[in-house]
Amino acid sequence: VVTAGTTMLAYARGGLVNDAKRVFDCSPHQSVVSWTSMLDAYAQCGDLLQACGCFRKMPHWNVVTFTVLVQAYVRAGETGSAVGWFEFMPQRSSVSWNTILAMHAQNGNLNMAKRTFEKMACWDSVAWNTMALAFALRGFIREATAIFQAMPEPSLVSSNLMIAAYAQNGHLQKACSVFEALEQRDTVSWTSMVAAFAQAGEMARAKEMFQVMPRKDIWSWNSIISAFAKSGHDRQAIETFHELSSDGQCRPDEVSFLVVLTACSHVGCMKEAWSCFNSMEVDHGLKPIKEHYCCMVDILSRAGQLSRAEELLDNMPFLPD
RNA sequence: CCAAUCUGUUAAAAGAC
Repeated sequence: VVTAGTTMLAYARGGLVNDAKRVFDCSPHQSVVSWTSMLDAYAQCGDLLQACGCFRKMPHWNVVTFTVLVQAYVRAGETGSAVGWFEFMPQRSSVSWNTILAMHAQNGNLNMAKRTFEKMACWDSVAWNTMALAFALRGFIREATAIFQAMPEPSLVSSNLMIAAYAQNGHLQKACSVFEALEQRDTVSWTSMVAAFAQAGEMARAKEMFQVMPRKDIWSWNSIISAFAKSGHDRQAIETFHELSSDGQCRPDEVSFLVVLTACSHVGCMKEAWSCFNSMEVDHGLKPIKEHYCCMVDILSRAGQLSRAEELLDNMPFLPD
Protein backbone atom coordinates (compact mmCIF):
# COMPACT_ATOMS: atom_id res chain seq x y z
CA VAL A 1 0.00 0.00 0.00
CA VAL A 2 2.82 2.32 0.88
CA THR A 3 4.69 1.74 -2.36
CA ALA A 4 1.68 1.64 -4.68
CA GLY A 5 1.39 5.42 -4.77
CA THR A 6 5.07 5.82 -5.58
CA THR A 7 4.98 3.24 -8.34
CA MET A 8 1.89 4.80 -9.83
CA LEU A 9 3.44 8.22 -9.69
CA ALA A 10 6.45 6.92 -11.56
CA TYR A 11 4.17 5.61 -14.28
CA ALA A 12 2.16 8.79 -14.32
CA ARG A 13 5.30 10.89 -14.82
CA GLY A 14 6.25 8.72 -17.75
CA GLY A 15 2.80 9.20 -19.20
CA LEU A 16 1.95 5.56 -18.61
CA VAL A 17 -1.47 5.99 -17.05
CA ASN A 18 -2.60 2.54 -18.04
CA ASP A 19 0.25 1.00 -16.10
CA ALA A 20 -0.60 3.18 -13.15
CA LYS A 21 -4.17 1.96 -13.38
CA ARG A 22 -2.96 -1.65 -13.45
CA VAL A 23 -0.89 -1.20 -10.33
CA PHE A 24 -3.85 0.50 -8.72
CA ASP A 25 -6.27 -2.28 -9.64
CA CYS A 26 -3.86 -4.91 -8.35
CA SER A 27 -3.38 -3.26 -4.99
CA PRO A 28 -5.10 -5.29 -2.29
CA HIS A 29 -6.11 -2.24 -0.31
CA GLN A 30 -6.70 1.12 -1.90
CA SER A 31 -5.90 3.96 0.42
CA VAL A 32 -6.69 7.63 -0.06
CA VAL A 33 -3.09 8.01 -1.12
CA SER A 34 -3.28 5.49 -3.94
CA TRP A 35 -6.63 6.88 -5.05
CA THR A 36 -5.14 10.34 -5.07
CA SER A 37 -2.11 9.15 -7.02
CA MET A 38 -4.44 7.65 -9.59
CA LEU A 39 -6.34 10.92 -9.79
CA ASP A 40 -3.06 12.74 -10.24
CA ALA A 41 -2.02 10.35 -12.99
CA TYR A 42 -5.12 11.29 -14.97
CA ALA A 43 -4.59 14.95 -14.21
CA GLN A 44 -0.99 14.83 -15.40
CA CYS A 45 -1.86 13.27 -18.71
CA GLY A 46 -4.52 15.91 -19.23
CA ASP A 47 -7.49 13.56 -19.02
CA LEU A 48 -9.93 15.70 -17.10
CA LEU A 49 -12.87 13.38 -17.71
CA GLN A 50 -11.10 10.36 -16.25
CA ALA A 51 -9.86 12.50 -13.40
CA CYS A 52 -13.39 13.56 -12.52
CA GLY A 53 -14.63 10.00 -12.83
CA CYS A 54 -11.90 8.83 -10.53
CA PHE A 55 -12.70 11.57 -8.05
CA ARG A 56 -16.36 10.58 -7.92
CA LYS A 57 -15.54 6.94 -7.30
CA MET A 58 -13.27 7.65 -4.38
CA PRO A 59 -14.53 6.55 -0.99
CA HIS A 60 -12.73 9.34 0.87
CA TRP A 61 -11.22 12.69 0.04
CA ASN A 62 -8.72 14.77 1.89
CA VAL A 63 -7.09 18.12 1.29
CA VAL A 64 -4.53 16.63 -1.09
CA THR A 65 -7.27 14.96 -3.14
CA PHE A 66 -9.10 18.21 -3.57
CA THR A 67 -5.94 20.05 -4.45
CA VAL A 68 -5.09 17.52 -7.14
CA LEU A 69 -8.59 17.95 -8.55
CA VAL A 70 -8.18 21.71 -8.59
CA GLN A 71 -4.86 21.26 -10.36
CA ALA A 72 -6.55 19.00 -12.93
CA TYR A 73 -8.95 21.83 -13.76
CA VAL A 74 -6.06 24.28 -13.92
CA ARG A 75 -4.20 22.10 -16.41
CA ALA A 76 -7.36 21.82 -18.52
CA GLY A 77 -7.62 25.60 -18.59
CA GLU A 78 -10.88 25.50 -16.62
CA THR A 79 -10.17 28.47 -14.41
CA GLY A 80 -13.73 28.90 -13.19
CA SER A 81 -14.13 25.30 -12.08
CA ALA A 82 -10.72 25.36 -10.44
CA VAL A 83 -11.73 28.34 -8.33
CA GLY A 84 -15.13 26.76 -7.67
CA TRP A 85 -13.62 23.59 -6.24
CA PHE A 86 -11.00 25.57 -4.39
CA GLU A 87 -13.70 27.51 -2.60
CA PHE A 88 -15.80 24.44 -2.04
CA MET A 89 -13.14 22.26 -0.47
CA PRO A 90 -13.46 21.86 3.31
CA GLN A 91 -9.89 22.87 4.10
CA ARG A 92 -7.15 24.49 2.09
CA SER A 93 -3.45 23.94 2.60
CA SER A 94 -0.69 26.29 1.52
CA VAL A 95 -0.26 24.05 -1.53
CA SER A 96 -3.90 24.60 -2.46
CA TRP A 97 -3.44 28.34 -2.19
CA ASN A 98 -0.24 28.23 -4.20
CA THR A 99 -1.98 26.22 -6.90
CA ILE A 100 -4.60 28.91 -7.38
CA LEU A 101 -2.02 31.65 -7.15
CA ALA A 102 0.08 29.99 -9.86
CA MET A 103 -2.99 29.62 -12.03
CA HIS A 104 -3.67 33.35 -11.95
CA ALA A 105 0.00 34.08 -12.55
CA GLN A 106 0.11 31.83 -15.59
CA ASN A 107 -3.10 33.34 -16.91
CA GLY A 108 -1.48 36.73 -16.68
CA ASN A 109 -4.20 37.82 -14.27
CA LEU A 110 -2.06 39.99 -12.05
CA ASN A 111 -4.96 41.47 -10.13
CA MET A 112 -6.31 38.09 -9.11
CA ALA A 113 -2.81 36.94 -8.27
CA LYS A 114 -2.34 39.94 -5.99
CA ARG A 115 -5.71 39.41 -4.33
CA THR A 116 -4.98 35.75 -3.77
CA PHE A 117 -1.55 36.52 -2.38
CA GLU A 118 -3.01 39.05 0.05
CA LYS A 119 -5.61 36.58 1.27
CA MET A 120 -3.05 33.92 2.10
CA ALA A 121 -2.41 33.21 5.74
CA CYS A 122 1.31 32.73 5.26
CA TRP A 123 3.72 33.03 2.42
CA ASP A 124 6.15 30.22 1.84
CA SER A 125 8.94 30.22 -0.68
CA VAL A 126 6.66 28.88 -3.42
CA ALA A 127 4.15 31.69 -2.87
CA TRP A 128 6.86 34.34 -3.07
CA ASN A 129 8.32 32.80 -6.21
CA THR A 130 4.94 32.58 -7.85
CA MET A 131 4.21 36.20 -7.08
CA ALA A 132 7.54 37.29 -8.54
CA LEU A 133 6.71 35.24 -11.62
CA ALA A 134 3.28 36.88 -11.88
CA PHE A 135 4.94 40.28 -12.19
CA ALA A 136 7.71 39.07 -14.48
CA LEU A 137 5.29 37.45 -16.91
CA ARG A 138 3.56 40.77 -17.36
CA GLY A 139 6.87 42.52 -17.88
CA PHE A 140 6.87 44.26 -14.50
CA ILE A 141 10.47 43.48 -13.88
CA ARG A 142 11.03 46.12 -11.20
CA GLU A 143 8.17 44.73 -9.15
CA ALA A 144 9.45 41.20 -9.67
CA THR A 145 12.85 42.36 -8.44
CA ALA A 146 11.27 43.98 -5.39
CA ILE A 147 9.50 40.72 -4.54
CA PHE A 148 12.74 38.80 -5.05
CA GLN A 149 14.56 41.12 -2.69
CA ALA A 150 11.77 41.02 -0.13
CA MET A 151 11.80 37.24 0.08
CA PRO A 152 12.76 36.02 3.54
CA GLU A 153 14.32 32.85 2.20
CA PRO A 154 15.03 33.00 -1.52
CA SER A 155 15.67 29.55 -2.94
CA LEU A 156 17.49 28.32 -5.99
CA VAL A 157 14.14 28.35 -7.78
CA SER A 158 13.80 32.04 -6.96
CA SER A 159 17.16 32.83 -8.51
CA ASN A 160 16.50 30.64 -11.51
CA LEU A 161 13.21 32.32 -12.23
CA MET A 162 14.82 35.74 -11.94
CA ILE A 163 17.53 34.73 -14.40
CA ALA A 164 14.84 33.81 -16.91
CA ALA A 165 12.77 36.89 -16.06
CA TYR A 166 15.69 39.25 -16.64
CA ALA A 167 16.73 37.51 -19.83
CA GLN A 168 13.22 37.56 -21.26
CA ASN A 169 12.92 41.24 -20.54
CA GLY A 170 16.21 42.08 -22.19
CA HIS A 171 18.35 42.44 -19.07
CA LEU A 172 21.14 40.00 -19.84
CA GLN A 173 23.57 41.67 -17.47
CA LYS A 174 21.22 41.30 -14.51
CA ALA A 175 20.63 37.67 -15.40
CA CYS A 176 24.38 37.14 -15.35
CA SER A 177 24.68 38.84 -11.96
CA VAL A 178 22.10 36.56 -10.40
CA PHE A 179 23.80 33.53 -11.92
CA GLU A 180 27.24 34.59 -10.75
CA ALA A 181 26.01 35.27 -7.24
CA LEU A 182 24.81 31.69 -6.88
CA GLU A 183 26.84 29.43 -4.65
CA GLN A 184 24.95 26.36 -5.89
CA ARG A 185 23.72 25.93 -9.43
CA ASP A 186 21.52 23.26 -10.90
CA THR A 187 20.73 22.25 -14.47
CA VAL A 188 17.91 24.78 -14.58
CA SER A 189 20.30 27.62 -13.69
CA TRP A 190 22.70 26.63 -16.45
CA THR A 191 20.00 26.06 -19.03
CA SER A 192 18.43 29.41 -18.20
CA MET A 193 21.77 31.02 -18.97
CA VAL A 194 22.05 29.18 -22.27
CA ALA A 195 18.64 30.58 -23.19
CA ALA A 196 19.55 34.01 -21.81
CA PHE A 197 22.59 34.36 -24.07
CA ALA A 198 20.67 32.98 -27.02
CA GLN A 199 17.84 35.47 -26.52
CA ALA A 200 20.39 38.27 -26.48
CA GLY A 201 21.86 37.00 -29.74
CA GLU A 202 25.09 35.92 -28.03
CA MET A 203 25.25 32.50 -29.61
CA ALA A 204 28.94 31.99 -28.94
CA ARG A 205 28.42 32.46 -25.22
CA ALA A 206 25.26 30.36 -25.24
CA LYS A 207 27.24 27.56 -26.83
CA GLU A 208 30.04 27.99 -24.32
CA MET A 209 27.58 27.79 -21.43
CA PHE A 210 26.16 24.60 -22.88
CA GLN A 211 29.59 23.09 -23.27
CA VAL A 212 30.83 23.88 -19.78
CA MET A 213 27.69 23.04 -17.85
CA PRO A 214 28.44 20.11 -15.57
CA ARG A 215 25.31 18.12 -16.32
CA LYS A 216 22.93 18.33 -19.22
CA ASP A 217 19.37 17.15 -19.31
CA ILE A 218 16.98 17.06 -22.26
CA TRP A 219 15.89 20.65 -21.57
CA SER A 220 19.50 21.80 -21.90
CA TRP A 221 19.91 20.01 -25.21
CA ASN A 222 16.62 21.31 -26.55
CA SER A 223 17.53 24.77 -25.42
CA ILE A 224 20.76 24.92 -27.41
CA ILE A 225 19.28 23.17 -30.44
CA SER A 226 16.39 25.61 -30.45
CA ALA A 227 18.81 28.52 -30.05
CA PHE A 228 20.72 27.38 -33.13
CA ALA A 229 17.52 26.95 -35.11
CA LYS A 230 16.23 30.38 -34.16
CA SER A 231 19.47 32.17 -34.97
CA GLY A 232 19.80 30.77 -38.45
CA HIS A 233 22.39 28.17 -37.49
CA ASP A 234 20.22 25.39 -38.77
CA ARG A 235 23.04 23.05 -39.76
CA GLN A 236 24.41 23.33 -36.23
CA ALA A 237 20.95 22.62 -34.86
CA ILE A 238 20.72 19.43 -36.91
CA GLU A 239 24.26 18.45 -36.04
CA THR A 240 23.64 18.97 -32.32
CA PHE A 241 20.45 16.97 -32.59
CA HIS A 242 22.50 14.06 -33.92
CA GLU A 243 24.92 14.42 -31.06
CA LEU A 244 21.96 14.20 -28.73
CA SER A 245 20.71 11.09 -30.51
CA SER A 246 23.93 9.30 -29.74
CA ASP A 247 24.35 10.72 -26.25
CA GLY A 248 24.63 8.23 -23.45
CA GLN A 249 22.69 10.24 -20.88
CA CYS A 250 19.82 11.87 -22.74
CA ARG A 251 17.38 10.79 -25.39
CA PRO A 252 15.58 13.17 -27.75
CA ASP A 253 11.97 13.89 -26.84
CA GLU A 254 8.99 15.38 -28.66
CA VAL A 255 10.35 18.89 -28.33
CA SER A 256 13.74 17.90 -29.73
CA PHE A 257 12.05 16.52 -32.83
CA LEU A 258 9.83 19.51 -33.24
CA VAL A 259 12.82 21.82 -33.10
CA VAL A 260 15.00 19.79 -35.44
CA LEU A 261 12.16 19.52 -37.95
CA THR A 262 11.94 23.29 -37.90
CA ALA A 263 15.63 23.51 -38.66
CA CYS A 264 15.19 21.08 -41.53
CA SER A 265 12.35 23.19 -42.82
CA HIS A 266 14.55 26.31 -42.76
CA VAL A 267 17.24 24.72 -44.85
CA GLY A 268 14.69 22.99 -47.02
CA CYS A 269 16.18 19.62 -46.28
CA MET A 270 13.32 17.27 -46.87
CA LYS A 271 15.39 14.10 -46.74
CA GLU A 272 16.73 14.92 -43.33
CA ALA A 273 13.25 15.83 -42.12
CA TRP A 274 11.83 12.53 -43.30
CA SER A 275 14.55 10.53 -41.68
CA CYS A 276 14.05 12.38 -38.38
CA PHE A 277 10.31 12.02 -38.54
CA ASN A 278 10.52 8.31 -39.22
CA SER A 279 13.12 7.65 -36.58
CA MET A 280 10.85 9.24 -34.00
CA GLU A 281 8.63 6.26 -33.70
CA VAL A 282 10.99 3.57 -34.97
CA ASP A 283 14.13 4.39 -33.02
CA HIS A 284 12.81 6.38 -30.10
CA GLY A 285 9.34 5.06 -29.52
CA LEU A 286 7.82 8.54 -29.67
CA LYS A 287 4.41 9.08 -31.19
CA PRO A 288 4.39 12.16 -33.44
CA ILE A 289 1.74 14.60 -32.30
CA LYS A 290 -0.19 17.18 -34.29
CA GLU A 291 2.65 19.68 -34.21
CA HIS A 292 5.06 17.25 -35.82
CA TYR A 293 2.63 16.48 -38.61
CA CYS A 294 2.01 20.16 -39.06
CA CYS A 295 5.70 20.78 -39.42
CA MET A 296 6.15 17.93 -41.88
CA VAL A 297 3.23 19.09 -43.99
CA ASP A 298 4.79 22.52 -44.04
CA ILE A 299 8.13 21.15 -45.20
CA LEU A 300 6.57 18.98 -47.88
CA SER A 301 4.36 21.78 -49.16
CA ARG A 302 7.27 24.17 -49.40
CA ALA A 303 9.16 21.55 -51.35
CA GLY A 304 6.22 21.31 -53.72
CA GLN A 305 5.41 17.76 -52.66
CA LEU A 306 1.72 18.42 -52.21
CA SER A 307 0.64 14.86 -52.83
CA ARG A 308 2.97 13.53 -50.17
CA ALA A 309 1.71 16.17 -47.79
CA GLU A 310 -1.86 15.09 -48.41
CA GLU A 311 -0.92 11.48 -48.00
CA LEU A 312 0.62 12.26 -44.65
CA LEU A 313 -2.50 14.09 -43.52
CA ASP A 314 -4.66 11.15 -44.56
CA ASN A 315 -2.57 8.74 -42.53
CA MET A 316 -2.57 10.85 -39.40
CA PRO A 317 -3.88 8.98 -36.38
CA PHE A 318 -6.12 11.91 -35.43
CA LEU A 319 -8.54 14.24 -37.13
CA PRO A 320 -7.11 17.32 -38.75
CA ASP A 321 -8.36 20.68 -37.50
C1' C B 1 7.33 12.08 6.43
C1' C B 2 3.64 6.82 0.48
C1' A B 3 0.25 11.48 -3.01
C1' A B 4 -0.70 17.75 -4.47
C1' U B 5 1.76 23.71 -5.65
C1' C B 6 6.70 27.71 -7.89
C1' U B 7 11.81 28.15 -12.10
C1' G B 8 14.79 26.50 -17.76
C1' U B 9 13.69 24.12 -23.95
C1' U B 10 8.30 24.19 -28.02
C1' A B 11 6.80 24.41 -35.12
C1' A B 12 3.40 26.94 -38.27
C1' A B 13 -0.70 30.06 -38.92
C1' A B 14 -3.94 33.83 -37.40
C1' G B 15 -4.59 38.36 -34.75
C1' A B 16 -2.53 42.93 -32.74
C1' C B 17 1.21 46.81 -33.56
